[in-house]
Amino acid sequence: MNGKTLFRGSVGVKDLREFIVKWFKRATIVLVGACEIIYEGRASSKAGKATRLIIIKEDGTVLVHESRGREPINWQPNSTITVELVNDVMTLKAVRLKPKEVLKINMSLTDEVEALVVSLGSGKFEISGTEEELVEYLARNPTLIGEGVELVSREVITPYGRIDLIFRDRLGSLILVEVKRGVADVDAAFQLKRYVDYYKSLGIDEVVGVLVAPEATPNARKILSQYGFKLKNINLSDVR
Amino acid sequence: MNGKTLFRGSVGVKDLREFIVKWFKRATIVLVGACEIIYEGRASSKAGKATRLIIIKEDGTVLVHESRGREPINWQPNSTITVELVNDVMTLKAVRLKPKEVLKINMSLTDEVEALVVSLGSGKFEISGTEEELVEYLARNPTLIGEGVELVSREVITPYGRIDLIFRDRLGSLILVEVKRGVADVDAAFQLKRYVDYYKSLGIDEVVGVLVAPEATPNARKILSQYGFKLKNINLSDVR
DNA sequence: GGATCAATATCGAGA
DNA sequence: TCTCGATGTTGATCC
Repeated sequence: MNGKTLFRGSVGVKDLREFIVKWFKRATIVLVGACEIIYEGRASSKAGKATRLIIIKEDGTVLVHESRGREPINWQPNSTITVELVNDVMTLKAVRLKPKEVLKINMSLTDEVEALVVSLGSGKFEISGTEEELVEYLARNPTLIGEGVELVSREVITPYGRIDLIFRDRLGSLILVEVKRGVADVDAAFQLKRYVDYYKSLGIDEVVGVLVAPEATPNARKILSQYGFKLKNINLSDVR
Repeated sequence: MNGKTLFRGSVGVKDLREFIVKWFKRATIVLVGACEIIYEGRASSKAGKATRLIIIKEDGTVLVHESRGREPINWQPNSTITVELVNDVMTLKAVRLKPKEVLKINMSLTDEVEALVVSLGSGKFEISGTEEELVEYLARNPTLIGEGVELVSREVITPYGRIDLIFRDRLGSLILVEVKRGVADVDAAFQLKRYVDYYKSLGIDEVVGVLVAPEATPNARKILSQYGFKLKNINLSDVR
């Protein structure tokens, strides 16, 4: 934890090139000003002139926010940044090579921007309630899947995808388990089907499919019962 | 397009409650200061004390950023915000009801924060190069799928998922098309399989599966050939 | 309001 | 590097 304000104030766009060069990679630059934005890459977009919030992080991440929503209207993660002047317009160019993408932010030389340069810290961050946790819990408590059930393996990679958990029941049948931390949808049900199909294609017929999730959508339940798979309603709050 | 700076400066945390109440929903509030963050909802997280960038948008969106990465470490879209004082700690509480989630940002009363209050504008925004565009293009140019092919329908909803496009070839067979604007993976290949299976389950056997994408992963290609599906390499740049 | 799916998704883990 | 799947995914659309 540290953090310090390195600059706070208004900057003329004509001085912005030098300003950005000075602070880029040394701190997080926050700008507020009128700009026009052009993006070309996997897709392309054009944002007409308006006042927006621009964040340039130390790792080259650029975010452009408007007044609403969690998502930036434009962005560029982990980019190389250059600033150039062409015909009375300052252009901040953020380039990424993989995928090849270019984000251009244009500002008029006659305008001003509000600028804030700060050194941001980084604290300890702990998260709980992920799918991984639920998988871990099931691995340690196989009886949640069924009586006399034993863990065989975890995160098994196949050409059909990665199987979260594999157990074996008392009769020797394999139990393939797909885990979802939220509502399971048709996609989750078919993911399970894929894995069961794969094992059957290997000539292993004694295979059972189980979907573990707090709940499932109607279509997902339909598909599960259609293929003879079981839904185990297990919630993350049961774990915690 | 408008935009104006309404406040710029340092604010003592003891005055921050009044400050936030004053500006919230009237403008976008940008804060930089030491904070500890607690989140409880679908999952839960705790971020230790560090200097972070906090954005409070007019619609109640709260974003907390550190010095790296496109993603905020914590957030709350579209929330109700309250500010309270407990034991020399100011807590900004952002609550969302669906799903039920609470984000708490704690700050010490003895600290100061850098604050910037701005009115952000909103400009015209146009984007091109989406999957929808590619679907549209194929619908208008069925010969890209094959000679003598005719469009039957678009975005067909089934219990197995939504089929992007359905064509009919000269022999009367249905052609089910799944479209991906980027690299198609195993999931895309199996999505197609689902749709074909569904039509066969309806007793319609003359069904062909086609995946349209600029490229596909090796496993995806393997699955496609295994089920006798075709990959049509079509790129969005061909469209534009 | 629920279900389904795209996204410039981003991000991280594993081979 | 590529592939694959999770995400507190968010956001939009369609029923």
